[in-house]
Amino acid sequence: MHDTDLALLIDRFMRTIHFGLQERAPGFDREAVGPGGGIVLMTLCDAGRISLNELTKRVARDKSQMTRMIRSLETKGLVDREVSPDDGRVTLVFLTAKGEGVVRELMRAVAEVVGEILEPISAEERLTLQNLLSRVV
Amino acid sequence: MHDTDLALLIDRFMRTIHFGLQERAPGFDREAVGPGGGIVLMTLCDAGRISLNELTKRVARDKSQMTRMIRSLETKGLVDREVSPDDGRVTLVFLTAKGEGVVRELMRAVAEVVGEILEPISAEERLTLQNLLSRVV
DNA sequence: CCGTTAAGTTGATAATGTCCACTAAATCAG
DNA sequence: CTGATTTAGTGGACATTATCAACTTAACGG
Repeated sequence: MHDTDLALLIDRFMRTIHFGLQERAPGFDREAVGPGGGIVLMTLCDAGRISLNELTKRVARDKSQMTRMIRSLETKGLVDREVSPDDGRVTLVFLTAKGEGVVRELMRAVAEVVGEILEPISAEERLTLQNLLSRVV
Repeated sequence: MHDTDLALLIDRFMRTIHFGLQERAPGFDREAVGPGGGIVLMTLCDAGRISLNELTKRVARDKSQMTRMIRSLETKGLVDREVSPDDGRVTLVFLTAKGEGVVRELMRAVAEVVGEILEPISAEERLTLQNLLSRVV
């Protein structure tokens, strides 16, 4: 097996999660948060209040795209933002109470789907997988 | 660490590969094969001559999208297709000689990028990672 | 045969990605 | 301090990809 196969496996894994969420968790779409928005919300849940720039790096997407995504989530009342007191250029982004509710539901759905996908491997192996992945990204 | 983090890790891994390819392998874009096309070509390289339907399942994408993707690759002379002699409904897709050349270059680039990304983990751990991923998808 | 299913195709539309130019705030050099 | 240079974020324009539904044709099963 080559390293190229790993790329295909990763892509396929991502798509499997995506499809699983679509059919099993339409509720996660209740606020019309697409897959991109979901990733942003979950990242914000992990990170707390961070700058838009840092958020952009974490999810590895384009800044301009992130601007639009945050604005979209903001108009839905899921996130809020404020100018940093330390640096007038940076805007800090964070979840609203409503956003936290949505992200809780979303994470439950994601955990359920990922749990099913991971069924063929043991709990110990899941930890190994997470450990390996967290070290490479 | 929750299962949801795994989803974020997978997404991030995918994006990292994507960015790595963009800056390090503009040659893979020589034939204007986008990321989607690259995945299709590599899958075809692995699978040989398969039906469009099977290809669609392997890369976990929509059939209509796959129709357009294959047509795009066909006009670039990278793949070819023929109606199955066994079943008049299925069309078999396969790489042309030119397509094989492109896919070889592409796979070298992907292997290089993935190799760099996997640098923080050992060779043995890479095998473990591939093994785990191949069992879940 | 005739109804049904499966494989592909097409169209319309939404969502994301990409690239480039631009503004405003901070930083740095002199 | 002042002007040049970076940095964070925004906006526009456009390409790629995704999604969903309607349709055609071929196979299959009674």
